[in-house]
Amino acid sequence: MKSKNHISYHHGSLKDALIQTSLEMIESDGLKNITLRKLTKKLGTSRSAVYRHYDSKDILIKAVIQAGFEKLDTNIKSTLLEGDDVLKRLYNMGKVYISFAIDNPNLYRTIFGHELMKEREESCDINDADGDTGFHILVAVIEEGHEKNIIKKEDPILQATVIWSMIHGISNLLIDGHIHIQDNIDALNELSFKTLINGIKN
Amino acid sequence: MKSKNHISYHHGSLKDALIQTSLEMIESDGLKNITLRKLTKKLGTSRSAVYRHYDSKDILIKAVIQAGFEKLDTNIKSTLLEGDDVLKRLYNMGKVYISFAIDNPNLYRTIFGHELMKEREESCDINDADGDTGFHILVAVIEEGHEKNIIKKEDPILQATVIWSMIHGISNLLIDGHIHIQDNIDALNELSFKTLINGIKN
DNA sequence: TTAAGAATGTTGACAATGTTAACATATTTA
DNA sequence: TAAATATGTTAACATTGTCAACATTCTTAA
Repeated sequence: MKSKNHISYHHGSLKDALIQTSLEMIESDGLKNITLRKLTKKLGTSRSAVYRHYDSKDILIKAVIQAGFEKLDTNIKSTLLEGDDVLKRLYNMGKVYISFAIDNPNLYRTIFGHELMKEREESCDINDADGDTGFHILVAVIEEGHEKNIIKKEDPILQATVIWSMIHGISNLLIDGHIHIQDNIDALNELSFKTLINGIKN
Repeated sequence: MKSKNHISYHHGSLKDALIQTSLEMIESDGLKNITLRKLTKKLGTSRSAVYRHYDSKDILIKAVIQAGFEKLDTNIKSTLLEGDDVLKRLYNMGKVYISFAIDNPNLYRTIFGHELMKEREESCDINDADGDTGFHILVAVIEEGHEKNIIKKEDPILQATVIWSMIHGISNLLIDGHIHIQDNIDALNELSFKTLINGIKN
């Protein structure tokens, strides 16, 4: 027998739509408030349809987190590649990174804080020699600073890790409310950058 | 009628035991795997007994997180107060802090990453002028460095925030597996400290 | 001391949730 | 076009947090 509405029996792009809608729901309500029923209701399908594309809710969430990482990574990369001045590019990257966290606190908290991501082996991994993640480009920018004699010649991966740690730490503390003097974000940006630069520049 | 076992009808210190056992369960299995039934089974009480002490599971978890913070804070404080050399104390604090995160990754992730803690107003808060949290003592140590002309005279709270951010960032990246060259932890400690110190010392 | 009341613990029930099995419909392929 | 595959639906289930009604122990005031 024909369905009452066979046109929409198949969603068409449910796999992607689940990711996108999950991203939106995480940002507006937090990960804890995502249920398969709420999620699929927004997409006009039934709860179980999810299982045609992801083996479990956890695996869906992993994919959502991966998409969140790529969103952040895209921002970082374009900033790191924009302009000539090495130090300026590092400074801008830090600002963009922290802004991303401030603008998407729930998403940021989820992609970095989720228990499922404990043994994440993918991008941003120091062990991978090649690749074009934001972290790899950060390392490349530092190496450019080495060649131009702007940055102290030490292990660029360690230097990148130090920079990333500072920026990541600030982002976390800000969105978790441990620092909540919004007025002083600029001052914090300046001092942290100055500290990093004093530490690494020639 | 008498209970079959009236000696243990009342647990005696269930309120505290719930916190302690939750801390252990978080560290061994992660927050996601704590259920009231599993938790209370370990303590020999029924699920609902929890509600005599905490209004909801969320509120219990908040108390557990608070206890986790205090555990970390205790470590930090004692390290910051040990010895004379200001820079050495800062260095040791960083090492102890990062070690805590490495030794208690699930706990660390939970206390800092939980959605419930978004608008945390308690300790470690920059806005509180007085108090004796680890953060306050960190500020005091920096001020000591100012007086002794060891550390650049800038806003000590901002300086403390920069230091904390770096250490917190390293801790997070380490336990989340974004940095997993265990061999290089020492090198990372050294470089991050050198960077911080070059940035702030006179 | 003892009776009342407070504190603490138990049991049974409920709605919400993730998951699966059995079935239905659409799309692709041979 | 028929078979195979992909995608979606419905019904049912176990688990979970929560609450109401009841039981036991502890505390306190007379």
